[in-house]
Amino acid sequence: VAVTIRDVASLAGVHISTVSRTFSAPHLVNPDTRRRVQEAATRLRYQPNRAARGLITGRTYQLALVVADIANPFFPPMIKAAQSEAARSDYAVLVADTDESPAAEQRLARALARQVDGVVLASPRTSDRLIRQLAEDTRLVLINRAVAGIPAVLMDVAAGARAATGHLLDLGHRELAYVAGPTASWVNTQIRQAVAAACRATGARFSVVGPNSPTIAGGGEAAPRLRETGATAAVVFNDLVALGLLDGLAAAGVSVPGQLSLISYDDILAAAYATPPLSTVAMPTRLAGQLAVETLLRLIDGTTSTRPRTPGAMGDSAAPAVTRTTVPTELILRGSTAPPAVRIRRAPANH
Amino acid sequence: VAVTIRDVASLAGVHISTVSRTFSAPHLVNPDTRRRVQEAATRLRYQPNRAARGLITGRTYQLALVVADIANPFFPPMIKAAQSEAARSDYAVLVADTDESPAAEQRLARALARQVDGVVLASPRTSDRLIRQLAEDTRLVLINRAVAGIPAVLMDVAAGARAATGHLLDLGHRELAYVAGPTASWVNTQIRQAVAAACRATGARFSVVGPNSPTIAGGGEAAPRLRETGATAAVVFNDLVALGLLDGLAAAGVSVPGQLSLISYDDILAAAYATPPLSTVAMPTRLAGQLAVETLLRLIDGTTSTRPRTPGAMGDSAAPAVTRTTVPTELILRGSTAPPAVRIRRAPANH
DNA sequence: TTGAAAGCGCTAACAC
DNA sequence: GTGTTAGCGCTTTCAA
Repeated sequence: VAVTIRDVASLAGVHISTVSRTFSAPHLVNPDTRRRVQEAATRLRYQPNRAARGLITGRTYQLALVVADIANPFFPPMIKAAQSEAARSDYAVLVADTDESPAAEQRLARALARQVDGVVLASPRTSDRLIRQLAEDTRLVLINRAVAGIPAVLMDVAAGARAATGHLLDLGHRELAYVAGPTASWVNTQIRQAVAAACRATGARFSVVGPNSPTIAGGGEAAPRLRETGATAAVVFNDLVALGLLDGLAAAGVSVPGQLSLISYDDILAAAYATPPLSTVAMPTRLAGQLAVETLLRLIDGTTSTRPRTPGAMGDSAAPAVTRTTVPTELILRGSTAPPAVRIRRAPANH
Repeated sequence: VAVTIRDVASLAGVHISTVSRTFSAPHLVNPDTRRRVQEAATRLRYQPNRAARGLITGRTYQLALVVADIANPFFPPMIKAAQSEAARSDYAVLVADTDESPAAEQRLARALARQVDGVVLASPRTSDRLIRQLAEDTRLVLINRAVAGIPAVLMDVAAGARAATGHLLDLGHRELAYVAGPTASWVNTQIRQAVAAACRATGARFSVVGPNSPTIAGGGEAAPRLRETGATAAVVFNDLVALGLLDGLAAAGVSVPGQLSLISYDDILAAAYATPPLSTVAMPTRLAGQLAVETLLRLIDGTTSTRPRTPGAMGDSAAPAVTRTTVPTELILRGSTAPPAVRIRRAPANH
């Protein structure tokens, strides 16, 4: 099964280095010879062993993509786009799932860092310090996390939050809440701050419910706590949480958007089919995945092999500009928002 | 950045082979020495280079998982489970997306085959011949495809189809249709045949609409053709198609389940939130992903390294039994099925 | 228990 | 334009 460069060489009647050249620098080999070699290679179904090649070139032609939860509908389009962009440059992508665990994230990223040419860390949950440390081990691009000195693709969630809050305010709401996601999430912080700022600017009341697990179950648990805030409208960390909220609220007899308006994030498929259909801030996950890989690939290309470059050779240039791209989000209005109803304040049931 | 076995060796004051042993066969090295080596390794943050190791052991500790469409909600749970099962054995997973293209599937699988220890082909769209050929290049496990001599994990979609059709028949339907998916899909054939057989056995009328793209758009296009069949109930290739059908039908003023009952496949999240909520055959994608990797890993372990084994050494044993596992599906009844209404047959609009 | 040496499959100077 | 040689980082006989 294992056909090597040597088999091809002997079949084609040339030296192995000629075979090697035929594949890695075809222009350096005589067209006739090249043809002969290629014929032999095809006949033998030869494909260069990438591990062997990588050992010497220092390139594995592999990328790693580390995400919090593959099964969360937020990620698959991103994974797909990343994979597709990588494939265009003949790169394969290793996908790792951290299960929302910071420890797993750190462990996986570290382990992967050594066996790939670069890693994309999507929505990381570890500390800036650990991320910076990781960046010393490998070429690193972040998605939805800003760390000084590290290239990143950021989604403009704050703009989304301003649009969402603005819409709610325009509708006449004066008591808002933010139903939060995981504390370690950059997106979570961005949304919370933007919503809080918008409320502060207009004198609306603002409260936070959470942190919550970024899942339907998390939303279910948040539902009673959201009601307790007395808010008439809420911005929600993501659609999954909003879906859980919808279930919990319906079970408690609270109508959406009649008594409570909701705007969440992500625009997953189910959001459009929920009852009511969820107004949501669509996230450019495809674009982000593509750009992250693009950035990473550029980083890899730009690096002078594995050898240390002679320091100061070109004079001390300024610190290289770190690519930080921000991609736009979009508020999609559906059926989960309406003007506030007359507020009904009930006494807590158990007191 | 690149710390090698040599760095560790010199720091620990031993030969590189001792360092190697410390990592790959610790019991062969003196506890004291081992400790010294480990200390040095930790201090240097040394991790063995897998590519180099693989070059000699013939193991990459990588698996490839080839799917038709990462963004199709059917696959992510499978990918997640596969990745998680692989991680338990310290394997990484390369995920490739074929975009439903048989050509891409073949190309990707072939390319990946050489750089990993084994590949899982999920819902393949290529011919048996090509798949068998691929199996000669690598260790291969199929999901939802039966090819003689190749290990596979199959979901019992036929049983699901019988349950679905039985339910529809019990409700009183006598004119059924199957809204098909891609022709090259094994699942598609299984469902079609099972539904057809059930109809034949009871004398119900049966027709097929399709093939269709396994997407919402595909369902939208199928909607008018489904109406033309005069069926009062349909089994649908997957939830995505059913969702598209729902849109198309609603636009045409056809009520579900009032005028038309629907049962689809997969049980994606959006199915539960659709209006009406879709009755569907849940697919054990997690389990399948896990089992496929388990099977593959066993296959890899069982192979006597890369060297050819001495033939007939143990006497000619019978051809090794090929693992074929079938995992159960489950019919989930929600709101998209009801007894048939009085049938309204309209004359075709354009004649 | 450890060291020495060969070599996995390939690329990259360098010579011819 | 092609062959020679060295060697990437590691494992694995084989001796000591």
